[in-house]
Amino acid sequence: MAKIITAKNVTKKEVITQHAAVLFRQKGFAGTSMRELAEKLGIEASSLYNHIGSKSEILQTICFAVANEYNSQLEKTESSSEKVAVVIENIIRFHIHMMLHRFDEVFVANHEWKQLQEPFLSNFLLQRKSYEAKLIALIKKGIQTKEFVNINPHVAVLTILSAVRGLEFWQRHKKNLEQKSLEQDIVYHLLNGLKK
Amino acid sequence: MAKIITAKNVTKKEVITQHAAVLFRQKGFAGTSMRELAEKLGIEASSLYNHIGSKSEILQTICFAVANEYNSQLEKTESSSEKVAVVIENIIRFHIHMMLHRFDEVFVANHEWKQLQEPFLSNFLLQRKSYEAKLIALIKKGIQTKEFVNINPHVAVLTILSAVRGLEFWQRHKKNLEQKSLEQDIVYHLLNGLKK
DNA sequence: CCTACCGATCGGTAGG
DNA sequence: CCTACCGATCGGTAGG
Repeated sequence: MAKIITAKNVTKKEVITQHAAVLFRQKGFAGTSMRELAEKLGIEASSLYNHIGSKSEILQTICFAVANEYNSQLEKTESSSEKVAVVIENIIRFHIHMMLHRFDEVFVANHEWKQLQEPFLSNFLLQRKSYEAKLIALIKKGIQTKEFVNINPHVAVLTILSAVRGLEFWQRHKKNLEQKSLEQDIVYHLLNGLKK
Repeated sequence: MAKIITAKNVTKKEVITQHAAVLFRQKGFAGTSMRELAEKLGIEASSLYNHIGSKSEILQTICFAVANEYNSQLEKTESSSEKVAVVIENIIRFHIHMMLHRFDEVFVANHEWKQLQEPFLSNFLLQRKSYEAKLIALIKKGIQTKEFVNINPHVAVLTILSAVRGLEFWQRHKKNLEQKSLEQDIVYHLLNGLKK
């Protein structure tokens, strides 16, 4: 028998997770109660447990959904034959895109992963480390091909990732800058600091 | 009568605040219990209240101590007659210094200020906004004096502040880089992206 | 600084 | 999906 397709193909569990992401961003994982989340959805707290296993499971869902998205995007660019500077630029643009369009989930994954329980905590950190190692390898390649100045690759990756994460501030300030020009300025500032 | 000077001139309240900063960084404000904090200090939870008024008060103390330090440093540089690029460089170096040497408090002020209660929340945000406005004005000045490229000053400040905050990652990774070379690489990457 | 304790709230379950 | 409820833990107070 075929699965029933709900409206817009969104399960109740996904709706819960989305609302949870907003609350976890605003008040933190520990600072958000299941009763608060239930109220947002117009149901009783106990009813949540028909769709999710635990509060902790919601956090896991959010964190690993985000991690998977970054990982699969990076895998795509790895098979590219473009110049390193172009690959790095694409990665920076992808990060900016995620920050702007998946703000709540990305924010939660960035800040609340610490509240994950084992073995999820270790798994998450492992994925993050491997992601950063791949970026560092890319920068190294760019230095070898003489595209980039001889900067410490670790520090370059740190600087780029952090600067892009700074869009969190931006969301908070709700400035009316055109997204495209914002993106261009950040990419310029970061790449210009790398290039010879 | 002269005030009694305790050993190292550190009050019990300051000791409590320091330990709280470490816990709040590791587990968040909401995720840390007063019983946990008391255990770290080897006393009962109720004994804490002889030195502090409330859990919330500890967070206020941490956040505003950090804010004051950044503000007074910025005021000092404002009276400087140096070139804008030098002033910006000094500010970047001060931020790096704070991140490395006052890590717990800075981290808590950066992440847990959201948990402040009114009117402290509004006051904190106001101070932050005014700090950023001063930095933006500085970048504008640098563009006028032709020291910097014609980048959007808001975006430049965002990129710089975020990149420096990224030292949070660095602390986590506990790399063995020399502090000075780390500092130099970040300053270079960020300033080179601004300069003509 | 401790013992003893408070009301409130937490995540979660039983049963329908 | 709800009502009713559980044990655990929370921030904090009284009194010494």
